Amino acid sequence: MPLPKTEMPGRLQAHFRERGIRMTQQRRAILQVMETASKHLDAAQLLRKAQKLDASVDRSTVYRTLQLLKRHGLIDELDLMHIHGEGHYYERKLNRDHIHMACLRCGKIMEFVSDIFENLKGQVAKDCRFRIVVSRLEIGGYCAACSK
Amino acid sequence: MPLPKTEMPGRLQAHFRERGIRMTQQRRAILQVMETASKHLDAAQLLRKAQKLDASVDRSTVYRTLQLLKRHGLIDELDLMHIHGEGHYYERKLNRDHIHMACLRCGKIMEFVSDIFENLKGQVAKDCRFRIVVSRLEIGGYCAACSK
DNA sequence: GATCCTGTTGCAACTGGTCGCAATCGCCAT
DNA sequence: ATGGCGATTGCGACCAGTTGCAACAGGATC
Repeated sequence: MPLPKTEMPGRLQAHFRERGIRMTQQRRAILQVMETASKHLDAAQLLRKAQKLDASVDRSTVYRTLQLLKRHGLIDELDLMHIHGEGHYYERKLNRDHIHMACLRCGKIMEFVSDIFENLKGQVAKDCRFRIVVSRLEIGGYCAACSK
Repeated sequence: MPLPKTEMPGRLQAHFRERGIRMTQQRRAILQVMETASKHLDAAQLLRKAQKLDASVDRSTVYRTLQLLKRHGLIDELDLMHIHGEGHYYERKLNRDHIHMACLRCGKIMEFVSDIFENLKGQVAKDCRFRIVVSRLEIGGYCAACSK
């Protein structure tokens, strides 16, 4: 009996195979890093980690693979309100969309899941007749500790 | 009897003066462009328009002024789901936050105001004890015309 | 296993955005 | 109106992300 697919390690690779996307050494390295990483990797970190698995991985391959993953809805892209400059961060898309909150003072990132968010998306889809593929809600402000 | 301040032309300049932020020739040019522009300017367009008013305006001054405006909550920064590359777009903050929807096929940008969005922010603020300064909800998908 | 075709890669050149520094300019006090 | 000081600017060098192109490698077919 197979494990549930949604959280199986190697899920990204499997996804590629199912959809007939060519698997290469470089992609294998990059996907492996994405799958085992804790959250919120930026592109430079991803490159460094992937190069440890396959030294030939190039910067542009990382970016191209990230775009591929984005297009297939397998990862989300965040900028965390640009607290740390212009860079972007990536995380595997999980079952449920979540909101990211970034504290403008201490830089802490928090996540939050809300039914109201789901309702809101439903309203947008219905009222605007818009078929939603990806959504991103980021909030900047002050966390409980910092707003004293 | 003065006009209501919130939508008076020159409002950004006035805001600077009130807060004691130094006003320079370059900033005057940039603010004037922001105030008279239609929405969703990117940094390069802003630079070109500002240079028509003051040829000495430099790229980095534009970026620094944008950061200043962001910090003071006078403009919002968007990336419109990166439909057109990495660039960012800026618009004056209006009275009411609005959602941006970007069609992944035709590139059209739509805006939407929702009470549910306000409720959602209220929930985040209350449940997470988070003091919200700025928020951004961007949705990518297919508009009514393109999803046929 | 060899061949072929197409998708993918590395590279180098480019655009978009940031930063440190010396020179300059607003603005306040006089 | 002048002087002085700190904030702001332009510049050049840098980091982040993209693109065009020639070489290369999956993987389907024989």
